[in-house]
Amino acid sequence: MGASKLNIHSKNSNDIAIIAKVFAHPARVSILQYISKQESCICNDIVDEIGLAQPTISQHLQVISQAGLLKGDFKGNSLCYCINIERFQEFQELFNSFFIKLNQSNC
Amino acid sequence: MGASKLNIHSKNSNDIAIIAKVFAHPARVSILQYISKQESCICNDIVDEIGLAQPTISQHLQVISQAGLLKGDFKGNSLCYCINIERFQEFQELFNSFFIKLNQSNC
DNA sequence: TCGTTATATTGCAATATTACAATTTAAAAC
DNA sequence: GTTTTAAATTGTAATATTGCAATATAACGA
Repeated sequence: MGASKLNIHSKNSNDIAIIAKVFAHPARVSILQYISKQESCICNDIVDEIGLAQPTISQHLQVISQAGLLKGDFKGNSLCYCINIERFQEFQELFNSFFIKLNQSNC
Repeated sequence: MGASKLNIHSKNSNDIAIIAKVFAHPARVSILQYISKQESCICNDIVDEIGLAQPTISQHLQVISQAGLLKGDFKGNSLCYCINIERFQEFQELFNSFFIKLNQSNC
């Protein structure tokens, strides 16, 4: 009973699910799109842009960050968040191979 | 206060999040991978394959189905679930355009 | 040093998701 | 018609997620 019976699934399925979870909230999608548009940006800009409270944005940024998708200078009172392109491309490849497999379906 | 402040986000962000949610649970990833391997399959096979109870699988199938990703003959006591390739390719395209945009990030 | 500014952390409430037992539905087989 | 079989629905418990107010931290500038 209850949630999260994740250990019964394959590593591949878990990997894909973990990636998908990052994109599974519109705030995080918007945050990623916004960061990718800027050369550098500070969290306060994001708060204005997205329309959620600062702690909420910070929480979403943590989820994105823990997935390894952010890099930059995390010190100072004006942080530069950037997308970790290498990690992001890993995501993209894993997802694409998943997509390719599913496209072979014939019914 | 509380959850789901989804209306403040752009349609594009919401669309991507809705798609990602389908893939955001390893059971659903496994179910999709399993279905794509078969020409036709019945839910009971899926239950054996994934290792979750029948109502849980049924619930996950509903999530996948509501996203428009399933088609097939839903009548009879031996259902044929197949992946709706057209819808799936829509998903893929939306996701890829999202990926492409993010890849333009320079830091 | 003291205030200012930017972000993180904590605590908590509201809501959503995941899971399954029990039950129901519905078609096929007899 | 009755039994069997496959899947959906219902009800409920456990857990996860989302959101924010309040507070803490930490760097910078005066």
